Amino acid sequence: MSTTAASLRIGDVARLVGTTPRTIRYYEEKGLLPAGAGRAAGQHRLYGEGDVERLRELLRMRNLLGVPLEELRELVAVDDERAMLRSELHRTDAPAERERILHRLDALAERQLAAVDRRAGELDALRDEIAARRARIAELLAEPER
Amino acid sequence: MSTTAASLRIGDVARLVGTTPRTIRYYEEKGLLPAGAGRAAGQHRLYGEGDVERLRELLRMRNLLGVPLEELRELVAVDDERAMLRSELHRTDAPAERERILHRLDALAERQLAAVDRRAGELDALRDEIAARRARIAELLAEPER
DNA sequence: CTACAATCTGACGTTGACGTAAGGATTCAA
DNA sequence: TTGAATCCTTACGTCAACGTCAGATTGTAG
Repeated sequence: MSTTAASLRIGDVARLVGTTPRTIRYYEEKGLLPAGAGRAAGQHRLYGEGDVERLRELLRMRNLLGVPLEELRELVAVDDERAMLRSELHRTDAPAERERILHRLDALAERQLAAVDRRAGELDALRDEIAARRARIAELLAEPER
Repeated sequence: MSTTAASLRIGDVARLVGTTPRTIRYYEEKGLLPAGAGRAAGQHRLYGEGDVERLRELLRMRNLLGVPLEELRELVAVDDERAMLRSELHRTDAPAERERILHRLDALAERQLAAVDRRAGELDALRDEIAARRARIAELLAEPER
């Protein structure tokens, strides 16, 4: 049922996303990555393209938002619910049901957007302040007189 | 020579900026805040409005950029040089000197801008992605057919 | 002057996010 | 089947960024 075969090992994945095996195991331990359900203790972990994407998103958000992993987990929990709802959406044709799901999806996206948007706005403000300073300096350089 | 009298104590400052005395001492220890030059060991620290502003900027950048304090120190070192150059700028009328200083100021601002700008751009991209998802959901909600 | 809150300087404790090392098991190519 | 490379689990180590505690000291309202 997976889109891509799970044929990558932890070291490969680590190289692909630019991190270390230890970090991947740690994220699994903390519930940020699925625990690879059908895998007996001692066996090697196997990953697919989807897992790689997931991990990329995690690292990206960690870098951009700088939030603790705990908080990060909640954000991706939103993603998980999104995936669930989307597959649910594909299995139904009932219009009322579809609308209900879509509204829920929208609410989730809105929540995530709010978290990111606020940060982005603040950063933009900071950037603008610095840019304004540069502009003033450029002005002073342009007119050598008082 | 200070714009405002240094009459605030560490607890007051902490409340003003929303942090703790311990953090303020820690930042001083790490060279992010001046060590209050004329103060014998054991005496209470005293702060002015300028110090409060400085600390606010520090916390703001820490939150927005999520960089380690070490890196943060370099960023504010830029601010310090900026302050120095500005006062230098006020003390001279020699056009060549003024131009030299202004160019240096511009270089500093550019460096700071680069650091912030990249982050801001990435965050904007993330925000746009989420916003696009919302837009698609809205579309689906609008047209009940298909 | 006194009482009391706030601050001081060490120094040790804590938490998150991994790094590192040990001893053994798994994979896979040859 | 036999290595060599990689991986497994367990457990201790580390580093930044503070928290917390103790005992002494300082600032200030009454």
